[in-house]
Amino acid sequence: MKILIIEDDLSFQEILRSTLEQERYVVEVAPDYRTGLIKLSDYTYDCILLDINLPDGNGLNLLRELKEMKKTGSLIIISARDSIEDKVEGLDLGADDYLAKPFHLAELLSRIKSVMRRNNQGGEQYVSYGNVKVNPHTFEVWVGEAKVELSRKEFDFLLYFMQRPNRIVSKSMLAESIWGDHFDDVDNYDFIYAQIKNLRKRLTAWNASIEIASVYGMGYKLIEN
Amino acid sequence: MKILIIEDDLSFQEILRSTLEQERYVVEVAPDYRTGLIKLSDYTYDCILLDINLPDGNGLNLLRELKEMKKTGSLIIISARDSIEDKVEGLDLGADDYLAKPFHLAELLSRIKSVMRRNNQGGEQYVSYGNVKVNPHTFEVWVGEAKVELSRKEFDFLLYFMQRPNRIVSKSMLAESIWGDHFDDVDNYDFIYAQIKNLRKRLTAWNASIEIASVYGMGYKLIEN
DNA sequence: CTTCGATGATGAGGATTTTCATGGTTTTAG
DNA sequence: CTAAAACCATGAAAATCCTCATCATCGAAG
Repeated sequence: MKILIIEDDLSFQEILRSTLEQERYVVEVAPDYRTGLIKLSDYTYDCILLDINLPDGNGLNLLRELKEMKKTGSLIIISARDSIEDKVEGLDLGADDYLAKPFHLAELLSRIKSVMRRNNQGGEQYVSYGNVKVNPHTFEVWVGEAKVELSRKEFDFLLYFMQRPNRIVSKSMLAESIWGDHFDDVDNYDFIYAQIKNLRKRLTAWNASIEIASVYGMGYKLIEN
Repeated sequence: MKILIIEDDLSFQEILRSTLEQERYVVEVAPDYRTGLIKLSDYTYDCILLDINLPDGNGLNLLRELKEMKKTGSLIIISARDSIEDKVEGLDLGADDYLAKPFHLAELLSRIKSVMRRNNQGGEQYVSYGNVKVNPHTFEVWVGEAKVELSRKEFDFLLYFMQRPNRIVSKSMLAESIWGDHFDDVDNYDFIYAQIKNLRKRLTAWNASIEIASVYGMGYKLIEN
């Protein structure tokens, strides 16, 4: 699940980010209107946390633009002012929920979950890149129209890459995310090499339009070819 | 890691609990002084979150008693009043940190981590039950004086049980905790049966003084024999 | 341009994890 | 008390995962 935080208070942004990442969300941040809009046109997010008061414009405008772009995904408004007008206007413009600062982080987490649950009704959520499509809930994978099979760890790897297309993913990030706490600075990445090898074999066998490129000394990157 | 929350505001207690559980801590709660004291004499916790204002006594007294009991583990004071006197007195009495309400949950989480890290210096932390001792960080296990070997999943199971001695553990809890998100209401518990079987074989081979008892229709329970 | 150290890839083998088929227990209903 | 159903245990086979040894590739220094 991928979440975009649009929030100009950097320390608060950081608190949100670390909390959400601990919840295993994939998080990106934008400090202002402009950056937020760019990210939104480039990527698709499962949920957007939008602060109304931005340095370079009112968040409600961004909401209007989003509507025109016909982007899917949930949106929760975060606002310092608990004004009824803002709330009503925001919800009218298509926001899914409204949260006034200050709030408990647990409250935010439960709102995120409920909003995403609500929006998921009747339409499954997928992660797509190239001709590959992944359903994070059912662990199904399609290449083009054909459903394909892979093992659990292979799925974990693939999903992790699919959620970060075109970005460099370090081996320690992979290890951390796939093996979780069971991983304290190991100096041996053999099992990552092994999994990457297997996943690459799958991708070519499937005729997928994506591949895992090595970035020497840095890690790997999922690219379209 | 096991945490005890002593806090009378039940809704706040609940927020803390869910947050900490999402962080994979094992959480127990006590709504007042008396209950807290009972739990503390029965079990050992890695960290205690103590509210100063309790309905049946001042939390600082509990701190004094704890000191006499020579209990290990970290303690963080939570207080509605941000008074310097309380803070100084609390820290004098051996508290490891002091947090004034309201606070961000992310703040609490980082305090917990830093406090536990600090207290862990020079003395490893173990989970013990019967003649079995487990180090959650290094994944080492001892039975009596002898170090023993087991596989990763067996370790996961053992640790999960060791953190909840004498409590019934359901199969869905086990599945959830060991396989994480990769687990949506599966109707097949064969792999749990298999792991339990292997772990039991280990325990008897080691001459451990503990065993995994079945609780028909409920799950399993780690008991001393 | 060559060499060397560091980094990454690969096939094979062994260990672990999961599934499957079967049989034994416990509970409940009759 | 008996039978049926749900629940649990177990050995063996299959699938997956991780390690090891070896080889290939990359980048920096000379």
